[in-house]
Amino acid sequence: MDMNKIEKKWQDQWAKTHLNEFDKRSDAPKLYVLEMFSYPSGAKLHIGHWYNYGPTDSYARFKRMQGYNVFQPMGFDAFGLPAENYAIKTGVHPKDSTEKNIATMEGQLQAMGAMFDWSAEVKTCGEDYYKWTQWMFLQLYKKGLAYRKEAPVNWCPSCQTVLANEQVVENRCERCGSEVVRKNLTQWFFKITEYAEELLTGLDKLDWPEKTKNMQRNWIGKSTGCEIEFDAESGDKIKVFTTRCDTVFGVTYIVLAPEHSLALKLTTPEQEEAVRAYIDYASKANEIERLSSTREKTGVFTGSYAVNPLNGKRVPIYLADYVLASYGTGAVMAVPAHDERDFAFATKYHLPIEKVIEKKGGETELPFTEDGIVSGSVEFDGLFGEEARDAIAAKVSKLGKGGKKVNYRLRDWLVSRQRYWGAPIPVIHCEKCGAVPVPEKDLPVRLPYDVEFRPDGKSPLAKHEKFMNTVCPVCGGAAKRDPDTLDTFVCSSWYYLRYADAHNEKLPFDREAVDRLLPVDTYVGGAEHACMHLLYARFFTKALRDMGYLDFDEPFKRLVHQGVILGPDGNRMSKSHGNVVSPDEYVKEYGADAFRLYLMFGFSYTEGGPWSDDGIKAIARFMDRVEKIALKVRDYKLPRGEEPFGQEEKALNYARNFAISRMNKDLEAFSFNTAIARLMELVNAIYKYDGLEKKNIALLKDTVRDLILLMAPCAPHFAEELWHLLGGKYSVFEERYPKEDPAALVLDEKEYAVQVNSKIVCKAMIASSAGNEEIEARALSLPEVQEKTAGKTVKKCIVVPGRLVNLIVG
RNA sequence: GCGGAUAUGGCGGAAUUGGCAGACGCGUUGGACUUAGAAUCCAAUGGGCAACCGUGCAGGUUCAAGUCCUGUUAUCCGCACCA
Repeated sequence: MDMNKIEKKWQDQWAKTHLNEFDKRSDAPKLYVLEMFSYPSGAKLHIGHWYNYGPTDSYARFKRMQGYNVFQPMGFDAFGLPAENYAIKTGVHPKDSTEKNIATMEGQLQAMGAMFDWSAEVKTCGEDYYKWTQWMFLQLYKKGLAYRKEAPVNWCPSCQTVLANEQVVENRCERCGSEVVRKNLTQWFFKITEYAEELLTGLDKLDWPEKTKNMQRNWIGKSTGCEIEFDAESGDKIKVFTTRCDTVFGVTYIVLAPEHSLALKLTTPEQEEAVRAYIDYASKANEIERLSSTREKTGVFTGSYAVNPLNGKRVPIYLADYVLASYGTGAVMAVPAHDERDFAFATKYHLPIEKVIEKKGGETELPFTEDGIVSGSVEFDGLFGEEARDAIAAKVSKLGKGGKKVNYRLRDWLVSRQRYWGAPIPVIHCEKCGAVPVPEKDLPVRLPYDVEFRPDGKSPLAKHEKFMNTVCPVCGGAAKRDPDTLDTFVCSSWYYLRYADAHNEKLPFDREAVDRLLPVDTYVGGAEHACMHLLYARFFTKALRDMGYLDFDEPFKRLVHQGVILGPDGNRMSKSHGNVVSPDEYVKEYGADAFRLYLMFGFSYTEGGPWSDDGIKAIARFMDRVEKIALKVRDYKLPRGEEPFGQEEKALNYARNFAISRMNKDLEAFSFNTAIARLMELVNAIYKYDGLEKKNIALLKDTVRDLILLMAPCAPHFAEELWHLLGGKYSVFEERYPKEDPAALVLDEKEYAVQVNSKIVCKAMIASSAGNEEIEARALSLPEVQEKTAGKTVKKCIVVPGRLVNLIVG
C-alpha cells in the first residue's frame, strides 16, 4: 500500500463527510476526550506531540466505535515568551511567527490522521479568544478574586526589567549577566488561596494519577497550627504562626522576615545601621537561593524585645531570612530546643536553648523535634503531643492572644507580566478614580501590532502612546491603560470551556453548550503541568461555578499523563544535546499509521523512554501481513454446504474473542503496547489457521473482519482502506467495536501446571468441568507425579481452578 | 533533607493482582527460497553439559512471592528553611 497516498485520501474524505466532528444532533452519550493543546513555538510537530496525540486519538476513536458521541478538539496556546524572545533575536514579529507556526502545525496535525474536530478550533492569541480571557479577568475582579498588591519580583538593574524565574540563572540575568535583585512592584493577583481547601478536598474524588494528586496536595500544603500574639515593648503586636504551640514555654527569641512591616519600626537607633545592611543583603538573595536548606543561617538583632504571653518572659526580636515573609504571618517564635532551624540559629548567635519537651521513655537529645511530654510549662506539664497543643491553644484563645489557625503553602497567583505577547490586562489607571476595570462592552482591549518589543527598560506596551493613553470610563478624564499582559496560564485555564462553543460572539460560552459537553471525561497531557495549569484550571472552574456560569466542580474527571520520549542517548531531547529525533522522516517512509502504531507498541505509555527505531520495521511488516491475509481471505469463495467446526476452529475463535476482550480492556486502560501485542497474536493465529488444508471460510472471513475493526482505532487510514477493499460500507468508524462472545472463551479443557511440593513437575490438560477431587486424582495419576510421590502420602492438595494444582507430600 | 516512582533476558517491554516469570516484538542462530543479496517464510532462543539457578541487594511471611512485610542500594521525578 502506498500509505502516504491512502492517508491523504481518507483524511480528505473524513473532512468532507465531517466524520471527525462532534455530532450535535446525536443522542448517544457524549465523551469529551481532550489532549493538552499545543504551544506553537517550533514550526514542526515533534515526537512528543505525536506521542501525546496519536495514542490518545486511538482511544477517542475506540470510544467512538463503542458508541460514544466523542468530542476531541484541538487548538493552540499561542501567546507566550518564546515567540517574543524569538522576535527579539530575529526581528520577526511574534504575531507573524506564531501564525506561520500555527499554519504549519495545523497541516501536520491533520496529516497525523487524528479525528480532531477542527470546527471547534481555538487560538488563544486571536481577538475572539483573548477578548473573553479579559472578560474572565473582569469577572474575577468583580467577584473580588482579582486584586492588586505590591510583590517582590526578580529585577535586572541593567536591563531595567522584570525577569521570570526561569530567566534567572544562578542569581544572574540570563541575558546580560548582571546580578538580579528582588524588587517590589505592584502586580495583579488572582486569589486562588480562597479555594485552597476545596482544591485540596476535591482531589479525593478525581480519577487522576495518585502522584499528581499528591503533588497538588503538597503544593497546597495545608497545615494546622496556632497563631499567637507577642507584645513588643514598643507597643506593637507581633503575630506568629506555629504548628508546635506545645513548645511555647521554650521560646527564647522571636524572628521576623526581613521584609516584615514592623522590621524597621522595631529597630533601635543603635541597631539601625546593621539592620538596614541586613535587609539590603537579604533582598539580593533570590528566592531559590533563600529557600535552600543547606544555606547557613544569617540574621540580625533589632534591639527590641517582646513578651511571651504564656509565661511573661522577655525575649529578643531578630530579623533572619530563614523566615519567609510570604508564609503564615512572616514571623515565628523560635524554640531552639525543638526545631532544627532555630537550633542552628541559636547556636550560631549564642542564644539560650530551653528544653520543654521530653522524649517518651528515652534520653532527650537536642534538638528534639518529635512529639513528647511537656515539661517546664506549669499546668501543661505531663501532657503529650496533640493533647498538649489543644490545651495550650485553648489557653491562648482564652487570653485573647490568638488561637487555632490553618495555613496553606499555596500563594495567590501573580498574573501580571511585563511582556508584549499576551492578553492586555483590561484595566485603566486614572489619577482620580484609581484602577478602573474596562467596561465589558469595550472588550477586547486590543494588543497593538506596531510595538517596540525589544527590551529597553519598560513594559513594551508602556511605550506605545496610542495604546496607553485613553479616558477613564468613570470620570471621563485622561487616563492610562495597564501596560502589563496576563500570564499565559490564564489563557489555558479556560480553553476547554471555549471549545464547547468556540465561535460564540456574545459570550465566552453558552451555558447549555457547556453543560452538554463538560466536564472533560479524559484529559491527556504531560506531568509537568501538575501544579500549574491543572491547578489553575481547577480554580477557574470553581470560581466560574460560584459566579453561576457553570454547574460542575471539577474540569477534568480522568487524567492520564503520557511518558516522555527521550533522545536515543537517554537524555531529554534538546538542540543542545543534539539528540533530537524528528518524526517527519519516519512518517514519510512508513506512513502516519505505522509511526503511530510504533509509538503505541514500543513504549509503556505512561513511562515513555529513550527513542529507538528498532521495532519500526516490525510494525511495517505486521501491517503488511495484515494486508496480505485480508486480501487473500477476501478472495476465498464461501462454500455452499456446512463448514467444519472442530478443535482448530474453536482455537481460532478463541484467539479472536480473546483478542477482542483484551483490546477492549487495554485500550480503555491506555495500555497500548499490550493492545498491539494482542493484535499481533490474532494475526499469527489467523495465519496459522489459514495454513490448514480444510478450513471454515465463513469463520475465517468473520475473524478478518473483526481484526480490521479491532485495528481501526490504532491504524485508522490503513483500516479504513482495508475495510473499503473488503467491500465494507464507509466508514469503518461508523461500525461498532467488536464485543467478545463469552461462550467462545470457555474452553473444554485447560492446561494445568502440576506441582509437587510447590515445584513444577509437568503440565496436564484437565477438563474445565472437573471438580477439585477429580483434578487431584488426575494429577496423582500422571507418571511424572507418581515418580515424585512414590512411597509418600499426600498431606494437602491446593487447586487454583484453571491454572494450577499443587500436591504437598511428605 | 522530605515525599513519590522505578529496578524483570543482549534490547523495548508483558505477567488475570499471591498461582506455570519472560506475552508481543527487536536482535541473534540455524534452515527454506534465491546466481547472489534484499524481502519473505519455517524453527530455536533467560542462564547452565547437568542436577539446578534465575525478577537490583539482604532477610522474612506463605503450600506458593516479580507481586506482600522489614531493611538496603541505585536511578529518575517532585518539593525544598512552610515554623
